[in-house]
Amino acid sequence: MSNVKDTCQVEFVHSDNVNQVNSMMESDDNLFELAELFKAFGDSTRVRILHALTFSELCVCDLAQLLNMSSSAISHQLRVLRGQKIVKYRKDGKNVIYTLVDAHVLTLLEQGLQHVKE
Amino acid sequence: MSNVKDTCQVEFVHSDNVNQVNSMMESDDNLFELAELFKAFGDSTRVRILHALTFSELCVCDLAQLLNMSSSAISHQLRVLRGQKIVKYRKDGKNVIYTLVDAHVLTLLEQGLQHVKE
DNA sequence: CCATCAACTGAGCATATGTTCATGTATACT
DNA sequence: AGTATACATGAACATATGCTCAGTTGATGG
Repeated sequence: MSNVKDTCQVEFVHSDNVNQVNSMMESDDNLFELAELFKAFGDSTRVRILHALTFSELCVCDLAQLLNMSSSAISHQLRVLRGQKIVKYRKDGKNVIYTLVDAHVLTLLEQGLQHVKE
Repeated sequence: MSNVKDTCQVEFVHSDNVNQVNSMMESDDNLFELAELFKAFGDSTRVRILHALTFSELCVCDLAQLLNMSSSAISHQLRVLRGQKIVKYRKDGKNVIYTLVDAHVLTLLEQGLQHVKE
């Protein structure tokens, strides 16, 4: 038989903690946006793009060469990164040159890499 | 007609940059793991779990109450977070109590939140 | 003006992901 | 032992995601 509620029966297990934590939590909107931000970092192609931009500004074409992928695929991913304000771009003739938005992004990448290499 | 190669025709657009960056890039393995790490942060439910654990250790039951979700759903997500060594746990009777692994995780969450609130 | 190239975009498709449901496991209590 | 509770897990299903393909836009140069 299935449970009516798949949560704890005995009121709260640690109700004091739960209530206190609940009062300190960020808004759901902020946390949703935070998840969207990390989601943008959470793809092989996109981290490789971002990691490359750590060293130098690059155009779509450069990135396609560097990652050995179609420029269409790169462009699609850059769109995601632009959407989350992780990269910015400037036009240079036919080329569009991308850079990381700010130091936050760099810090996130570095902290993440440090964690991976522990 | 479709292009034979959907990359730039004129050798490299900025071949010096591309070559130099290529030599500085982390291994694909590391970057793949980095993407997996961020992917684990990249879900509403999981960031809410992590954000909650920022304030206090909590058992599965607490988290289910706090996020108003089934303990099964929480458990599945905690599995992902354990897999990436983002949370650790200890048993306390029938309960399993979760905490963030280390300060790296906290830093990542804080940097991310700061970016979201710019 | 026309051709070429870098970049962007929408549709389509195969794969990945998150939740529910049902069941399994471990611990505590009588 | 038997029951109840907390947690974990596998299957199934609906949705999300990343790439390719085809076509479009905008800039450059003959």
